[in-house]
Amino acid sequence: MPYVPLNDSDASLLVKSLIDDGLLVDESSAKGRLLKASAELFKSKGYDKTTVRDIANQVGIQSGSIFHHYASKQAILCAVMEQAIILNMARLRLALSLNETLKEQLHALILSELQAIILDNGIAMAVLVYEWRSLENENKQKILELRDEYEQIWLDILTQAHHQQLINTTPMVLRKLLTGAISWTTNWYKPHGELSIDELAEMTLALAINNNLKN
Amino acid sequence: MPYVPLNDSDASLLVKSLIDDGLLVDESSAKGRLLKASAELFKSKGYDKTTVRDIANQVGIQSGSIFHHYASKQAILCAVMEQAIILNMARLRLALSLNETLKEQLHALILSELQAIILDNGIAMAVLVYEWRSLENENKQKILELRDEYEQIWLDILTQAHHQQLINTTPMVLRKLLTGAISWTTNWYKPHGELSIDELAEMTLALAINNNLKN
DNA sequence: TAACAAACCAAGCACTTGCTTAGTTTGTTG
DNA sequence: CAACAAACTAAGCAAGTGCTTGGTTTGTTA
Repeated sequence: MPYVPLNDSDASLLVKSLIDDGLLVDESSAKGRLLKASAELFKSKGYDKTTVRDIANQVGIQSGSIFHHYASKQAILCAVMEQAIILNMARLRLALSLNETLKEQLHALILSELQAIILDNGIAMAVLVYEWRSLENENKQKILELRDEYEQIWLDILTQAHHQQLINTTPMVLRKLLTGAISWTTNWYKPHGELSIDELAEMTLALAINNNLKN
Repeated sequence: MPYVPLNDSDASLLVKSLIDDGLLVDESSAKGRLLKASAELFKSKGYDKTTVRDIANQVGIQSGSIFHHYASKQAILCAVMEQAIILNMARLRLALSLNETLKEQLHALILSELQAIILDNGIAMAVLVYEWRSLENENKQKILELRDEYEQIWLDILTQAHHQQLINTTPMVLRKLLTGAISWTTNWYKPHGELSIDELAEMTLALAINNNLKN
């Protein structure tokens, strides 16, 4: 059974249902445009170097107007991260549901997370990973709960894979190593180069699985 | 032939010779204390959130006194990164020279880099990795030359390993994935927990090498 | 079209930032 | 001990920061 990817129409429907449920902010709304501009700036310049004037400029409003939508710059960061997890957690679960064997499910996790951090819709994911320390304590707690839920999806699959001897490494350690490897791609991978995201996902999968055995 | 580690006395001698050659700043000098304090703050708070007053406080001097030693806060960041590369490049080369087979040499690279980013002497290494975008263009160019030299050490070994089919992945891609996996450890690994750095290095090595073959 | 709320503007306040400057202390060397 | 340089202090400036405030515009609904 070959790996079943997540297609665009599935993904688009998923986003719509999340918006309808009030879990995700519509990108075309005022808040949505603000969040998108903020995420882009946070990723390219970093949270600290991004000023509320930068954000306002990008959106095309005055800096003071931002605080009509969010109480503080910190609240924007928090919202960006929350949106990133909610969207990508749903994507992960959908991708998992399309595949049956553990190897394919692991493949799905790796590819989904690569896409999340590399592609356009995933700028926010890079912010989540690399601006963690800019989160103030109270917000950190809140996002941590979502993040734990996200990590549990990974750990479930990896634990099963470990029992089946599909992987040799302790699930927790392998997850940490993969987190680093995957999130770092945001610093070097260029989407329109020689290496496709699919190929990169396969290479990463090959590292993770125990190729002593025939799987 | 088992893997030969780098012992403390070798490492200590290496540092002394680098200081004598004027390549490394002595930690006990005024400049050295300033660099160490800066590196620690840059790592824990980030470059942007670290003020010159923070640094001065840590060292025990007035904020203005800093500029007797370095022309700007940016120059301190640059010096921290330069020192990190110079020290760890020398450590890498020494560790390589102690081992003969490719597998052991790859082991040496992975362990050295893990130590560099986890242990005390390597706080600066974490700064190098995670504060890259805080470097201004001119400095970035300067550090990039050293960094390329450092990366070449890795690529040489990985290319040979690829020819010997010790590894299956393209050397460049494998290096990027390992960079991410190794540098990310700074965010989760606790030196005095259950997992030793040596074990972590072996697990990472196991992922990298092609275990279809007997090596 | 009246009433209202969401979205936004224009101006600026209080504070922090990196860095400067003029002068003092400390340590070293002929 | 005289001479000098390295290391440091004390005070503060100019620019930039997040955020506030009082008011205006825009869009929607009864």
